[in-house]
Amino acid sequence: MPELPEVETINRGMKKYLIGKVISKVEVDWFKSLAYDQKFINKHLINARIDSIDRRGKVLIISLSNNFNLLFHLKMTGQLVYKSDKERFGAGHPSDSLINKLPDKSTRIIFYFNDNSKLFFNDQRKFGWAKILDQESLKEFEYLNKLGPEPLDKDFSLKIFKARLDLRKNSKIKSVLLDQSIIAGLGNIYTDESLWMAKIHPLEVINKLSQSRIQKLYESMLEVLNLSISRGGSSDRNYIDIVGKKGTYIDFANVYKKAGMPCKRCSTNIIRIKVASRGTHICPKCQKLLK
DNA sequence: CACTTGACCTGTCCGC
DNA sequence: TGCGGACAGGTCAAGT
Repeated sequence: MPELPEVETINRGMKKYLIGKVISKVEVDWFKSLAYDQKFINKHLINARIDSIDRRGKVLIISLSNNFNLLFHLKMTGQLVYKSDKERFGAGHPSDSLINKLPDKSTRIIFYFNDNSKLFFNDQRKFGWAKILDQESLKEFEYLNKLGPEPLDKDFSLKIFKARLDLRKNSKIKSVLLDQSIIAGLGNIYTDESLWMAKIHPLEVINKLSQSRIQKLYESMLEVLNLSISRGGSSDRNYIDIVGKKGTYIDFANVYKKAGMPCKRCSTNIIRIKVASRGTHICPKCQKLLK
């Protein structure tokens, strides 16, 4: 599931609800989601307080008072949902059916806090993971070390964007945008949306793109990511935020999952093709391969 | 080096 | 209704 805007939405929600909480118990229902023995988990998580929370690419990093860190990658179907015993959502609340039914059959880990609130890690497809890393292992953590820059950082200029793309100038643009080591955080939805907005075919080789096309892509990418964050992300299937709410960006999508619908610019029907073995949505008229 | 495929998993949807 | 296949927001390893 989650790409940058969804993970960022969860990051903000977790900051709001979880800072200062002390973990009192951890239950793991699927070993691979938190692949440590229970003794290790208890030793490093129980009585630890949540000091700060951050996002890097699609990963969430929770810093604990004991100098350990709890990391999450939600992959396709991961959810992190907070449930407080005090603030029950009443009937009719959009979150009601989701939250009050937890834990459910996709719950893989439950974190209990000392005020009786809980954090559920749900993951239908079991691809996601959580990790417990001390400061040293965090610094050496391959996944994070390989990540490219954050596209929404203030320092992430057009110049840097061009330099990142130049690292793979003989490759096709969509594969490169999906490569987390080039730029961190884009996934299938936001690459398709950004490329449509910039009128670039996903199979275009980077070398062939003009400077102005690349600038347009840079601006489109930032616009799409910022809009999505402001809408709480995309709930195409099962993405929900920390309190169980869906994101509404998908209502603004121009191509993603829009095959057969008219392009908003030229009315040509959007089509679905395969790129890097991912379903890819384009307007065949607006996004033509360059000669 | 660039690119594809299969693996990791569960669930839903569509056509027959 | 049942069954098989395609497909799903991500990443990694292995093969061409």
